[in-house]
Amino acid sequence: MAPTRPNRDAHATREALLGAAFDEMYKNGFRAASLDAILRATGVTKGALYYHFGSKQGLGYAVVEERVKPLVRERYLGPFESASDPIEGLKRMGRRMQEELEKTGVLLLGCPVNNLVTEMSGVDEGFRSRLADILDEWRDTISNGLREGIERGLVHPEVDTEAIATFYVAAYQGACGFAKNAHDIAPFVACREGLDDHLQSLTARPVASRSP
Amino acid sequence: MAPTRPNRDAHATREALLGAAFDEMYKNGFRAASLDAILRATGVTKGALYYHFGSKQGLGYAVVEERVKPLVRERYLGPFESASDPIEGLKRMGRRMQEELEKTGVLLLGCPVNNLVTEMSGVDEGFRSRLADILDEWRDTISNGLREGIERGLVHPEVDTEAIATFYVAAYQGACGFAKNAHDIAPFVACREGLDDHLQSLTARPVASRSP
DNA sequence: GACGACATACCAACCAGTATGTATGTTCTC
DNA sequence: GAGAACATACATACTGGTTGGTATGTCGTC
Repeated sequence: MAPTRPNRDAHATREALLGAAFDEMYKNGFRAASLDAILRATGVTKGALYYHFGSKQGLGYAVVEERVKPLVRERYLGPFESASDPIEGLKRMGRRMQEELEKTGVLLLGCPVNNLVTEMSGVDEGFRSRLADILDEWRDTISNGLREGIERGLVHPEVDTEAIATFYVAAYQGACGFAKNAHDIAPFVACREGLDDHLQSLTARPVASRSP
Repeated sequence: MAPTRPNRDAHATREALLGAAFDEMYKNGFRAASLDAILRATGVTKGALYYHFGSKQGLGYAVVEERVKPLVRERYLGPFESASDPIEGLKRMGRRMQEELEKTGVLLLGCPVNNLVTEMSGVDEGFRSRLADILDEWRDTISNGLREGIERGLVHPEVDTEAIATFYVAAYQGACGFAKNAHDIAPFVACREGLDDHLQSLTARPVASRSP
């Protein structure tokens, strides 16, 4: 009940609020997220919250920028980029996502990005643009990786890298949603395997060549 | 302001409430849906609403069962089943979905099923099971169509029909979400074309045969 | 006169937001 | 180096509005 944190560390207060707000928004979405719940979780008072973020919307935007975006970068874009070959990188990305979903509780909550996109991007332009940033970066990272793969002779030169990248991001988002609803990771695994299978058609050595 | 409907047609009252509730839930999600807004839209009073549905949750469940489920059946499952060949049926399903997204306003709102799945299936078992019904039926319809296609020599016999069906449903849901966020149908089209391309690998005449 | 189908009025809980107060830290002045 | 002046970082108490839900009353039909 009594706050154990030092009450005068502005940075720590801000970070604590961001953390609790992320949790609350992840569980309940933004609109159903309760500021009082966030304050209860942190032991911070309303005055401090409004001092740091100005409004609930401001807090939401900050969560997207400072928590969700780095999360995607570190968890998915990093591993993809550090792979030796983009096709291996995409497979690794899928496995990484599966690992995440296998953690207890995560399956029920789904993908934070997908959740916020679904809830907010139709009704709040600030959320939409910030989430679009994340999805665009995700897509561009894959697309650039594939283009580099073409240059290095690892990926078939006729591959439309941007279309494939869009396709992969969308498919994984959808797969998360499906698994979330099923309360079962099996649908995700089925999708991931389908995608991994599909990846073979992107390799430089064409299994079947289309007419030129 | 004054209700123009006849006030004594129970069935009509119920249907009007379901319609307005669907619209409100489609726009704002279930939790942010306001009963007062639904009442305002219909000219019905709170007493009538609670007489017919008992609770907001009851109204929500009824919307899923009596509006969302039939919508999916009529809009997507019907056309798929009436196609001469499951691969053609899947292509038609994708085009049908694209037509829908091209209607003004729909792109911003996204897919009603995906919206509710994302919002509710983690926090309300009643919603989850009802939405799972819809997604399962969707998947099974495609899976059965593919299996029949195998029997009729239209689809490659080694195709894992259920996995492919899951993959397709998930990918389309994800594509909707992506396009919704982008405020642009292009990502959906990219995904749809990727999926149509992928469909060629399911045909009975194998372009490349795997090792037996 | 009984029952189905509402209508009206009201309630407690919760919501985001704000006005105001206060303790702490820094900076400037002499 | 002491003390005033000021800004930072909160804390507390409150507000107006909205929420889902309910208790009770009433009208029309069989």
